[in-house]
Amino acid sequence: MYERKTLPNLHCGLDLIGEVLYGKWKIRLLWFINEGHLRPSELQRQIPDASRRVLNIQLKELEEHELITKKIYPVVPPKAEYRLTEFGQTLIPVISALGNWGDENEDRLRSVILKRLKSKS
Amino acid sequence: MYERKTLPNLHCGLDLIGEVLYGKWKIRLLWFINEGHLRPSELQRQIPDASRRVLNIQLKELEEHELITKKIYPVVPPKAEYRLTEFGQTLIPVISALGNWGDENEDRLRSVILKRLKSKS
DNA sequence: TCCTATAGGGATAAATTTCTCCCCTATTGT
DNA sequence: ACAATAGGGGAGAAATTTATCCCTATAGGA
Repeated sequence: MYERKTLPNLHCGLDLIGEVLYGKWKIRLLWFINEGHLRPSELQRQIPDASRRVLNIQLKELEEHELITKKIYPVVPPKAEYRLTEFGQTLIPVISALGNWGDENEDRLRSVILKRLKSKS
Repeated sequence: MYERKTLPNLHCGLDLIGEVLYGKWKIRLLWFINEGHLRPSELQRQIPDASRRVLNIQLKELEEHELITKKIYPVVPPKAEYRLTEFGQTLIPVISALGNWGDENEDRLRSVILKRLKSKS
């Protein structure tokens, strides 16, 4: 596994939340788990652009940060379920705030993002 | 300059806001500009852990995404000021929500983050 | 005269994150 | 026998982001 060479900043609230939410798919994982998509395969279907591997890794990190719990059922074929912890649930309103702002400004955002991309290519 | 090889996802609001806020220092830049630290040198002092270079690059991206504007004064020594656009101002409540959650859970966050770091080293 | 502050950019290295490919387990269905 | 499904993990490549180093220019102060 990759080992960090520099320590993260943990000064203020923004540093701290950044440390647990920074990861390409983490916010979406929390969101979909909250929506009731609990099993890894469901989450992968909800987020088809992510590789299976990275979702596992990011789920593990969310678990280590105590935002979700994982329950493994000893059955065959295997079954696992993730759920938000109480702590993780307190993040949902914050994630909603992010998503709502994005939704409310959808057209404008898409426009500026694409404009920038084109100017670089 | 680096040229993207894969396109970003722009499906939902979370994708879109992620695209404009994803960057190690962007949220803090918006925050400090909103607090009145308008000049590049002030921003660098507020965020001493960031390299000068990266702040410039991320400021440029924020500008291209129309969240901030830049005004250059043709004086010597040089002077420049950034300000939030109206669009950028609408992000402040969202950033506050992030920061507040981080502040409210400061102890717990620091604890789980450090615990995880130690277990990896 | 030399150092500092101010703003910025190019080239390149280093760090970090994400992806791809392959492998393992055991059961059910074809 | 073989594929599909479900969950997971290692190795290494590729992509992306961030950091470092060096250079431009001018004014003012020690």
